[in-house]
Amino acid sequence: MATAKATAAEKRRIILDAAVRVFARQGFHTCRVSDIADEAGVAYGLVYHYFRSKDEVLSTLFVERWSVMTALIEEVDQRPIPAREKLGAVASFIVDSYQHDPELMKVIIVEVTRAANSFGQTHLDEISGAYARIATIVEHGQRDGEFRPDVSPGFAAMAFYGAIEQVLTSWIFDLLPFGPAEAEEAKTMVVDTICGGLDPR
Amino acid sequence: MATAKATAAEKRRIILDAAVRVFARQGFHTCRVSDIADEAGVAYGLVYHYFRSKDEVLSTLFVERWSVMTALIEEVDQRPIPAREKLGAVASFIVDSYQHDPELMKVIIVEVTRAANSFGQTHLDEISGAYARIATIVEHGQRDGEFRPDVSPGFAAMAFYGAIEQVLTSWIFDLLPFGPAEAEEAKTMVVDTICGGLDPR
DNA sequence: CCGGCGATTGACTCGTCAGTCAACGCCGGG
DNA sequence: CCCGGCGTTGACTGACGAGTCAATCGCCGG
Repeated sequence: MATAKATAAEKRRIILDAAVRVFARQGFHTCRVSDIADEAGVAYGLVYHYFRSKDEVLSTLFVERWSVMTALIEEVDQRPIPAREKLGAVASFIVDSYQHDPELMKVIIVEVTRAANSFGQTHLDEISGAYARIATIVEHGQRDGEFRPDVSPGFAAMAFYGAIEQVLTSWIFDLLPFGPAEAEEAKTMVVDTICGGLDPR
Repeated sequence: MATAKATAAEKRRIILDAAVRVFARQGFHTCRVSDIADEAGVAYGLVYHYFRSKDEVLSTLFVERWSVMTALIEEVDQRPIPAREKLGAVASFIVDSYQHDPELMKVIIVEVTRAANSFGQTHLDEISGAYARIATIVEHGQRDGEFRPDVSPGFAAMAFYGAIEQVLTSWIFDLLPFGPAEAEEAKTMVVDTICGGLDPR
């Protein structure tokens, strides 16, 4: 029984991992459910044994990862460090995530975050929740006199997140070269750039 | 004959304008070609008299607008003004475009620019061309000693464009309030923020 | 060794649209 | 007044793919 349940959870995982590869390669809308099943090496119908719909597969992948990021942002804000370093930690986490699993990040960014009209619509709350937490970091930075008080935290959060996401997107679509060196450069660049504009004069 | 041709061009325009409204309201993938025809008040088949496919309708809208922006960026770079003001002019143009025709900008951003996996794929060259021109502005700023020389122009361009696009996206999906005041705030904020980080110390 | 139940299979159904096409009407010229 | 062609119509087709379901498999407890 325990073995069976473990196997069941593993099968589910196998399907999810296969879905990441297929979504990354072909895109969510363009791929067929049978592509996921083939990639996972299971029968078509089994996908529907573990998930209610094709949407739910993508949904699961997104929620799994996004909740980790949201939690991290919140935790980072609690640390007793300068706001600038907090943003640095968030930027590092996102860039590291891409280094660790580019395909998963591609799927989340391209199919969910940047697709707010189609699929992302259903997760707008979670997405904007993360933005709001970044805004909170900025707000705390302003409260503590580390950032200029006259910039709207909401705008700053969007600029910060947008800058990172666009850099990842440019890697995803080979518009900029990617490697460990570029990853490190990006981390410091984004933080320097955004914080440089937020620093009090 | 002249009248007839004018009418033909007008009909084409009517269909394009209707398509903007439909794409903005329902999204490109979710809407039917018959929705466009209905919105335009013409028969289904007429859409195919003026356009080869549903894709070509969106393509036309995108190219019409994007080419204007690309040309503007290039022209701005020729002006004898500080690099910071050049970026300001670009930011203003984009924000003004949104103020002037939010539906069209929504379609271009949501369905093309941010959909590089599906539709945007076919226009990657045009999209990245605009990024490259922004990078050139940064490069010239560095050459003239107005910007720090140690930031990759490609990265800076992505951060700059990404910041603006994310702000527009947040307006599009009601994550941040939008109005004339916010539009002005956004222009100066984005430029201050990005340039603040690019300014030599 | 047997009965039963959850896991697994994949052929099939069913709805949805993009794109086609044959027919029609309006207008201008002969 | 008739003819020809372009602009226009909308019913139809063909392809495609998500989701269903009845049948089969294989493991486990009795």
